[in-house]
Amino acid sequence: MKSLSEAVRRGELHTADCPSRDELKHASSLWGVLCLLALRGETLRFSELRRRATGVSEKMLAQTLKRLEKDGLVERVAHPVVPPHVEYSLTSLGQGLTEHVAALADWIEFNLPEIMAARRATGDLTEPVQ
Amino acid sequence: MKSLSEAVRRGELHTADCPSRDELKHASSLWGVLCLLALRGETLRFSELRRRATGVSEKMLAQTLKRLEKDGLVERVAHPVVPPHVEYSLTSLGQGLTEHVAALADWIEFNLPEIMAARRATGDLTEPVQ
DNA sequence: CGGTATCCGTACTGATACTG
DNA sequence: CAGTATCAGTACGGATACCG
Repeated sequence: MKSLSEAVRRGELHTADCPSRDELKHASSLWGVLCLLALRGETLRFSELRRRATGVSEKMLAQTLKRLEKDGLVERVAHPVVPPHVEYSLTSLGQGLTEHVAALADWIEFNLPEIMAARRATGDLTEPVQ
Repeated sequence: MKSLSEAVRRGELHTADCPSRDELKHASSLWGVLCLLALRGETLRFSELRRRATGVSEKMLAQTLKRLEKDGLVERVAHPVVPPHVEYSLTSLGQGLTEHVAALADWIEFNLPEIMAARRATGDLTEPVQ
């Protein structure tokens, strides 16, 4: 099987038979990434998750969790008690993905000084951030 | 310094002193990822890149490349010839990032069957993929 | 507590036209 | 060829309010 990067090279990422791209888009959404990282190694409730992925709105969090659950990356367990209690955790599939996401996130964190330096050197002369 | 995943766990990702998140957002934009993957191991011209990251509009591609260049991940070399000739390639910094992105992309590709199976089992009763 | 429904602004997209 | 500029349509994200 060819790799995704191979597929990119051949321009095969738009066809309907390549759902990798959808999944790539899902996995690379900011909130998706933040949820995965937050759930790494622990089980969290909705509100805890909301605190972890600071800045997420309830709507986006709910939507993101739904998609992650739908993709089999996150498991949702609702306890039918009077104050609702719902717990989210990574499935084994989600754990596998999260390892890669965490590696990427940590790379960014580690190399941030260099990135910031580059940004200062090349960029904002021409244009403000955007 | 602590890792990004650690930071997520402590809910420290919204403060101004944590630009990792911006960078994470950049790096995880679909077009950004596709550009990085396309440039992996080779130098491409604008139009080639456009063909690779199929579906991107000229506007978005230009915008994405600018950001990647500004962050020091992609190098832009313009040859001042009559039919303009511009080449894009990864910087060493960009190569480092792209390795991780590619690892993640390939993981997705490899595990896609399982993801699709999960999606069918849990999800699309409520909503079409979109 | 754990969401859903609604509104609204921004960002993205696609098409087209223009420049060097 | 490699963009930039502009416009109109759409989708996405955020804030608020409300429900079980």
